Formats: sequence, C-alpha cells, structure tokens
Amino acid sequence: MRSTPRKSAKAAAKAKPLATDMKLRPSQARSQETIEQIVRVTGLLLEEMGFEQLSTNLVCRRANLTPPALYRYFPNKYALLRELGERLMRAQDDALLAWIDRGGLDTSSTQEAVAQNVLLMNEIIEITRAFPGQIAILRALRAVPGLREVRLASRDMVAARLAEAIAPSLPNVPFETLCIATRMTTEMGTTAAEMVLEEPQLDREIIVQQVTRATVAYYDALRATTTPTKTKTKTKAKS
Amino acid sequence: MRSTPRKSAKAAAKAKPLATDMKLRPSQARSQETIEQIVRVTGLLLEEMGFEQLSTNLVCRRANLTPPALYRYFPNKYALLRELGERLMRAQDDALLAWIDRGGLDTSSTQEAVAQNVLLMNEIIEITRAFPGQIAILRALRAVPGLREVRLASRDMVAARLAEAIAPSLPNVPFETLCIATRMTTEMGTTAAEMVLEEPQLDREIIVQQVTRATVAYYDALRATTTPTKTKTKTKAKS
DNA sequence: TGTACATCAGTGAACGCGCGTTCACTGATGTAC
DNA sequence: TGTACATCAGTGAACGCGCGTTCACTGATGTAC
Repeated sequence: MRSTPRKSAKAAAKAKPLATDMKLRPSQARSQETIEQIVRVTGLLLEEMGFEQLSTNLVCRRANLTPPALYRYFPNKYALLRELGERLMRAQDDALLAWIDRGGLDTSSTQEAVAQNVLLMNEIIEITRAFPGQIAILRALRAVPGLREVRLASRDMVAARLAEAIAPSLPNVPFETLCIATRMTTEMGTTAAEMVLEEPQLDREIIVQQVTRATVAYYDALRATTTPTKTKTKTKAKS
Repeated sequence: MRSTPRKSAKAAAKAKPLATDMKLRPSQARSQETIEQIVRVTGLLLEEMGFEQLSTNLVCRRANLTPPALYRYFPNKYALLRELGERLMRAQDDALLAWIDRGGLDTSSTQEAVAQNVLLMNEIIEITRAFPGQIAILRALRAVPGLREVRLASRDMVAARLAEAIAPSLPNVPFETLCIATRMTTEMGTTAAEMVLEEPQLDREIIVQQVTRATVAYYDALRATTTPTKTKTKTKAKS
C-alpha cells in the first residue's frame, strides 16, 4: 500500500527548502481585509504562545476563518512569519533612513552625536514595541532557517546606507572596513533594542545611553586610529 | 463522547510553564552513556534540521533508542535543549573566567587590551564552533521562552564578574553603571561571535578586531567621561 | 436598470501523519549472604 | 565463588491529538450587454 519503503524515512527528513512567499496578492477589498486580519492575528498569537506553538489552524480559529481560506494566500506558517518580519523590518528601516535624511549623522560633537543616536534608538524601540508581535517576531527571524535572510537583508541594506553617509567624514578608513563597522554597530543597536524589549526590568535609559556612547566612541576611535598624522594626543588611560 | 465542550479550546491553549529539568541523573555507567548519546544526537540533529523540526521521536530513532528510554531522563525536547544550552554556556563561561584569572584585563595600553580581547573572542568562537549543535543551540536559547533564562543567567554572571574585575580601574564610574556596561559589552561580544558563526562568508578577523576595538574604545571613553577633572584634551573630531 | 454569467472568496468535512505519552513487559546490572 | 533477589535500564506496542493539506462545494462580488 505505502509506496515508500519504511526505512527510507531515515534519509527522507533533512531540512527542505520550503517556499515562504505569499501565494496571492488579490485586490478585492474583502480579501485584503482577510489578509490583514490573518497577519494581525498571527502577530498576537506569536506574542502569546511563541512561534513554535503557532500553527495555521490556530490562526484560522482566532481569525474566524477556515484553513482553506488562509491557504489561499499563505502556503504555510513560515509565509505568515515572513510577511510579519518583512513588515517590521521595513518599518525599522524607514525610520532609520528618514533619520539619516533629516541629518542624524551631521553632528559636530560627540555629545550631539550621542543625542542623535539616542533619538534614533528610542524611535526604533517604540516602533517595534507598537508592532503586533514585536519581540516575538525578532526571535522568529533569528531562529527560523528560511527567515534569517529577512533580518540580514535589512541589516545589510541599512549598513550600506550608513557607510555611504559617513564615508566623507572618515576619508582614511577603507570603505570595506567601514561597511563592516556599520554592520557591526547596527547589530549593536539591534541587540540593545532587543535587550530593552526582552528584559523590561532593565533600565532602558541607561542601556540606550551606553550603547550609543559605545557606538560613538568606536567611530571616534576609528577616525583617530587611521589618521595618525593629525593627533596623537588621544592617549589611552592606563588601567 | 468528548468531555471538553468544543468552544473551551479557545481559552485552553495559552503558554503553559512546562518543566524542562532532567528527571534523573543516575550513575550506572550504561545509563550515563545513554544520556551522553542522547545529548550528542540532539546537538547533531539541531544543526541539521533546526530546533523546531527536532522531536524526541527523531532523537530516539537516531540514537537507536525507544521513546520510553529517553523519557526516563528527559520529560520533553525542551529539557534536551536546556541541557545542551547549559553545557555550552558553561563552556563559554569557563573560558571567560579563566581569561580574567590569567590577567586578560590587566593591560596597560589600548593596543594590549585589544589584543587580549581578540584572544578571548577567538577562543570563545572556537569553543562554540566545536560544540555539537553550536550556533543552533544559541538560536534555540533565544527563541524558546523557557530557555531564555539560561542565556541571560550566563550573561549576567559573567557581566558581574567582569564588573568586579574592572571596577578598580574605573573608580569614578558607579558600580551599577559598570554592571550595565559589562552586560552590554558581553552582549556585543556574543553578537559578534554569532555573526561570525552564522555568516561564514564575512571576514572573521575584521569582525573580531572591530568589535574588540569598539569595546575598548567604549571603556576608554567611560574612563575619560567620568573623570572630567583629569583631561579635557580628548576633543572629538568634527564630522 | 436589470438580467445572465464569470470569476473571486471562503466553507465543511475529511484524510494521513508524526508527535508526545503511557502501558505492562523483559533483560541487564548490582548486592546480600 | 555461587546463588537468589532487588533494583535499574531499556523494549514493543499502542493511544489520542492536532497538524498540514485537499476535496468538491456554496455564496459573494464584479461585469457584459
């Protein structure tokens, strides 16, 4: 009866690629509302139960839909998570790009730079907090194999824009190094934001302040290190 | 026939606490080997399929055991993950504490401090890479609700030790701030290590170098900021 | 403006599968005398 | 050193459940004339 011999199951498993794109993006108003309802419920359930307990059946029940309705638009739960993830990343990216455009990087002192970065971090934290699913989405983006690229694509895009924007003020740093530097400080910011959201008992103000100072101190050091002709007065305090 | 009315399922779900401790730590040699076998197989499967696809049944199949044998020691797959997670955290913690004890923090220049931190980071990266399950364990520790505390406990312990160790060299920084600072730089290190393991196409040397410089630059800045009487020469370059 | 028809959106019921979990059990290891 | 017994370690078979997925369908929305 069974076409597959029982032992072949051993080799069968492995991690399969698994499509996570949406199936349809229809334009009738009714279906648009259905899709939004599905996405919203997914965010809520994600927060409540964690992404591992999440299932398409559960989403359907909560959204007052039957499974085939959801299946019409999303092939599986990873497509739901991807949709949520892409939306959150886009929201964060937009905030950061707008910050660059309005001159967040055009500062003339360390204090000013710290202040601007604090503004940005707080904005991103608030955007994330307001997003249905918030920190749970970020966790899923890290943990689910097929979804990692969503976070990384966002980070790399943002890091590239940052590198372009600060390159003129760091003329002696190789652009390649700069890209890694911005990627790294972007990760630092992300990490701090997750820390604030994940552990509400910690003092948010201080964390934001400190990670921002670390970032600015790092760029200051980068600027000083690769321009040794200018000033060597920036001696380090001895431990 | 069904004792539960169908609609009550709605309220039923939610996130339950779920015990994740091992059931037994028996001392017969045979069972010790069984436990090690289970843990090792779990690590391998975790790397192969991701923790969401992992199941106790799958572990049993691969370890040539029947489910009740595994159930004798672990109540569910989260107990497996916790065991793996605690082992990896302990390995990392031990390396860091040994590094402190052998004087990793006793440096007299920025260059030296960077060099010591690079040593540490590389050591931790290698320890993690050699651990069966490596990066997949770290992902699980972030994503699974009941396991987050494992990572955080490790981080906080390590951060407290670091804070104690560097406190003498930063006498003017409030100890509380120092604790947050070390927690933050520990996260930075963790993030960089995960970045290296997660994205092998990136240049490991540069990442380690840069995150280390950021860390050292931050502590240098912290030292300078809170002792404004000493030197105000540390002017920041203008963007 | 009204009717006939085509496409879109969602339903109800069913399926096979692997999961977690438990049962009574057999065989292996250690211990008392 | 050998036997009898107790505890430990692991087996084989079965279960109920919720999951993902699909079927043929009904009802809702839009369109041609």
